[in-house]
Amino acid sequence: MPNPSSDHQAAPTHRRIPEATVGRLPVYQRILEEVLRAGTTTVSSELLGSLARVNAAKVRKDLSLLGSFGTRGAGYDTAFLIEQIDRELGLNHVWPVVIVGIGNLGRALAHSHGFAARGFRVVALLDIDAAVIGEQVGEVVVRHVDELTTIASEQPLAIGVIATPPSAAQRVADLLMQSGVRSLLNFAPKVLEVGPEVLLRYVDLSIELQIMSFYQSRMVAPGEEGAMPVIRSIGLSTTGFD
Amino acid sequence: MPNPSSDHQAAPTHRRIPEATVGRLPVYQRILEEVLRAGTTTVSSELLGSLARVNAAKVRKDLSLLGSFGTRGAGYDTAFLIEQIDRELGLNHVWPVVIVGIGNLGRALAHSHGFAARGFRVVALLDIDAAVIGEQVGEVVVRHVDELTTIASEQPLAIGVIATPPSAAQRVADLLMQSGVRSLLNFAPKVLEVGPEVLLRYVDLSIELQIMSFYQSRMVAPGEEGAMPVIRSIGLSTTGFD
DNA sequence: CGATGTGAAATGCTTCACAGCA
DNA sequence: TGCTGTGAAGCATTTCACATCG
Repeated sequence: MPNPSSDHQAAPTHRRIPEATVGRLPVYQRILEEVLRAGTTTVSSELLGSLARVNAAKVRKDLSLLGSFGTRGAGYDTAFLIEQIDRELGLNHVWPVVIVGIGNLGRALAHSHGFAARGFRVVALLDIDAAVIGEQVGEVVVRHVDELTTIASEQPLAIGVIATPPSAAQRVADLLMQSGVRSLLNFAPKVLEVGPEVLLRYVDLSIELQIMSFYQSRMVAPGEEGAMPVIRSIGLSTTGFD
Repeated sequence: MPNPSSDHQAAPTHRRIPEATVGRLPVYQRILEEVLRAGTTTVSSELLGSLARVNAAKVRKDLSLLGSFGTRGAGYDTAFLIEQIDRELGLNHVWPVVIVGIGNLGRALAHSHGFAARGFRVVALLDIDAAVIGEQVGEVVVRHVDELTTIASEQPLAIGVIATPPSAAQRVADLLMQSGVRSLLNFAPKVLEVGPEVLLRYVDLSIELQIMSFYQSRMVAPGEEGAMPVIRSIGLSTTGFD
């Protein structure tokens, strides 16, 4: 059983973590939380790897970038490792989030359980539809988009989530940027134009389906060189775009 | 102006397309659709690249993997290029989709407009809540999960979307796999265990936020070696997990 | 003995730079 | 002339293999 408090090297401040690794850290974290909840206090790179569908050596290399947190012969202390990943991902801060567009998707996001647990505080919900404004969703009351400037002046907003119809998405993005929001998560099926100083991440549900259909069409087609019988698993990552 | 019908080399069947490229193709496709709708019938790799936030050379290399579809001196014919990408992604087929879990997220997905346009046909909506069963969402009536076997025997189901609470997710995944579904898109915040023959893709909204907060914390922290002032943009990709 | 941590090799991806064509 | 298509170089990531240590 490893002992978190005695050995374990302190994490060097701000080593350069490869993007590919950053993309996997939240996945490890989620798995570790489940594993811990199940009562397993120590995990090996092998176990973690098989749950994440990742080569064990890759897991070890990823984790070694955060510091030497494992115990040879035993593995990693689950709870301790979660803490280290939290710290690395900046989840010891509180990140105020604003969601714009309170339709089905916006509601699903607002209700999302994991948010609060991970330090994301939904501080504002915005829409333009009078039928929704004033409604309480979770802890927060929906307000009109025009109030964004006021809200932003009262408190900093770290992340803006765009869950509007595509026709409104660019306008909302502009508005958020004007209000000082520097990270946008866009769920609208719309290509946004934002400055290079804005961190933009795009989650499009039909894109996910398209990628799956691509791999599936390769699976069923007994193609050329020995066929490609099996695609094992595709996960999330941050690479691919610079 | 390029002429789609005359020159343009036919696409070789089943070249090996890098995963990273596959991840970008749907993005190009969405951009091209918007560009075409705006009336631009020819695009350069430069334009496409700037909209996708991707190096122009990368765009050219990506597209050249599908075949020689550009016209030197002019660029790519927008409509023709869309067709080629569609074909490559297998979007000339119809992909029957089943959505399990008709809460806010399930509804948002069921209503998703782009689905039908891209050959994804939502053929079944399933839940276990009597209050929802029988309700018509879009074109389809919600049925009980127990009917899955019957539905699957009447028609093939290509892709299963899991939009249930996490506690039900593994059970639903097992059920879908038993019914012959070989591709799962999981929105539940739950680590699924599925066989290696199943294509599994995991979209977790708090993971997206975690990654953004990581980069944001690096942006504001004027760290070591010359600081990292700006993260340009992060997009979707398929790499990072094998 | 069993599992980590890590150089070094192998692989994959991106970018450059420019020949070649419309 | 302008923009594509592509070898080749450069860079990043993954995987291997094993020394190391609890």
